[in-house]
Amino acid sequence: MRRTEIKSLLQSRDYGNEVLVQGWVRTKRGSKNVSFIALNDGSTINNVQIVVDVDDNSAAILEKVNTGAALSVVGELVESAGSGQKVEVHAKNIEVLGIANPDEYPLQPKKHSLEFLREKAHLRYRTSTFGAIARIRHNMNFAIHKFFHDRGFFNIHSPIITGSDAEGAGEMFQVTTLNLKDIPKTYDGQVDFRQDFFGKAANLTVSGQLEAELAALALSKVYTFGPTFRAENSNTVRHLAEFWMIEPEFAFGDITDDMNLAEDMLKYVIGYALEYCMEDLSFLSNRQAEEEKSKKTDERSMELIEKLRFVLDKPFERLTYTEAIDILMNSKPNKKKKFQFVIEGWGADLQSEHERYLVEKHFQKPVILTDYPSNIKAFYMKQNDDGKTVRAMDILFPQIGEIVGGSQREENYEKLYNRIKEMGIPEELMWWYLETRKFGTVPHAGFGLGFERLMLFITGMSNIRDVIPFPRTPMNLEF
RNA sequence: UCCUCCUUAGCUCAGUUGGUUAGAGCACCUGACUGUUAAUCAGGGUGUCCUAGGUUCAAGUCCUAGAGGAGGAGCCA
Repeated sequence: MRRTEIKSLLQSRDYGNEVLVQGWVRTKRGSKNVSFIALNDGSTINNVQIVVDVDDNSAAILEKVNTGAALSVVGELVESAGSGQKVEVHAKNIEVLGIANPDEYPLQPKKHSLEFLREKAHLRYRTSTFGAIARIRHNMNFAIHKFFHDRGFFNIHSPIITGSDAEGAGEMFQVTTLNLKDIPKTYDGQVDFRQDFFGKAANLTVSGQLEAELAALALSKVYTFGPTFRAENSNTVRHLAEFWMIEPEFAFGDITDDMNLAEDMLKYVIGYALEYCMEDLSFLSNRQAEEEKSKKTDERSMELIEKLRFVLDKPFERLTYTEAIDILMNSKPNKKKKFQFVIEGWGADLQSEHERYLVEKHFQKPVILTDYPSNIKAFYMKQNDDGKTVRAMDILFPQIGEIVGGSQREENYEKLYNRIKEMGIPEELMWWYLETRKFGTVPHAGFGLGFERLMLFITGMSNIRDVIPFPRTPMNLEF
């Protein structure tokens, strides 16, 4: 007999049919004559109710039916006599596939703290919250591929191991097969990487952008969506040492096309979540509302689904860095010196508190900032004619801050070469990148979107460690 | 890396100016209940108060150090 997934079982109205359901027990409750088991198989957030008539035979089995146990149930699909559900399964035979000793099984039919569940990462998939997040994560993953595919972008697998340490996006993890107890040295005492696996120093990638640019300068429209590694000692709710990044890159376009693409993409995936993940979103919305009951009224955030619709409906606010500085200079918190870092003038790097003021207080919607001072941005960004700004664009979201960072790229060989020299980047590592500007260079642009930061926004979760199954952060590699 | 806070039962947490026997809800065990919805009702406490020192007649409570966790900042996606 073939297993019916609970998702389709709950939609079925074929009363009287014999069905096979398999899943894990969420709760068991009941009285002398009848027992009710809430069974979940992960296909949906909803459980199916198994009804068991208690007799000598079933009583022995029911003793082994505790929260967390795995069951295989054959029974009749019936219209529910109770009020909480439309259908239920009247059990004829229950087999306990795997017991879960209640004295040892840590998950209970109650609310656990997210901190506790992080320490039980191997079991937290079995909770409603993490099941919902996992299903949404899959759907967002799929929606991103669909968005780009439908628009003619090709997915590029950029390398995970890189020989370049000039990607310029942060500290890198080293990759080596050298014996760390006996590291070969050169005559002048340096590590002799010629004896290493690749014959040179190797690292995990911090960005697939440079390779994506190479592809875009042949295929016109590409994107990468892969793991990314940063060895920064960051201990925050929005940083991971291993995360997933989406990096589209396209030729024959400029910074405005870049902004349009990013805004379209964010709205597309948010719309996709609203269309296909409503049950999971509703659960997370209730969860968030419950969590925020303890907060003061003015500190509570907007209801999750309302927030998603709100972002979908409004155009993002677009302004230049220079305009943003003007707004911040004239803002109340700046004048009253309420900011920890008071803005003194043009050229200041914007801190989290400034970005949040713009997004959450001043505009109250997502903001795209462009044309930053060149000295606070990466070497590859296109230099403006004013000689002091570059065509960068950052998209700032409420609570999360920077969710997208992108730019039009410098396509002029001389300008790019000079910038590399100025910033002290070893040009021998960048020869292949520079050559693309020598041979058939064209205007092009792209951006990076942190997948987990998108997940934070869509799920309303507040800690990035809860939107990736097995988070890698400093001093944390248990699972 | 810097700053702040937290660590008490399996889980979530309370524990007053230091005071005698360590508290609640849930989970678990026993029983009741003719269909429950995190079922309900009655009974049962299952504890290295994070660890190691110290102050004190007396430490869950105060001090020092360490471990673990969380939040904020920086770096950024």
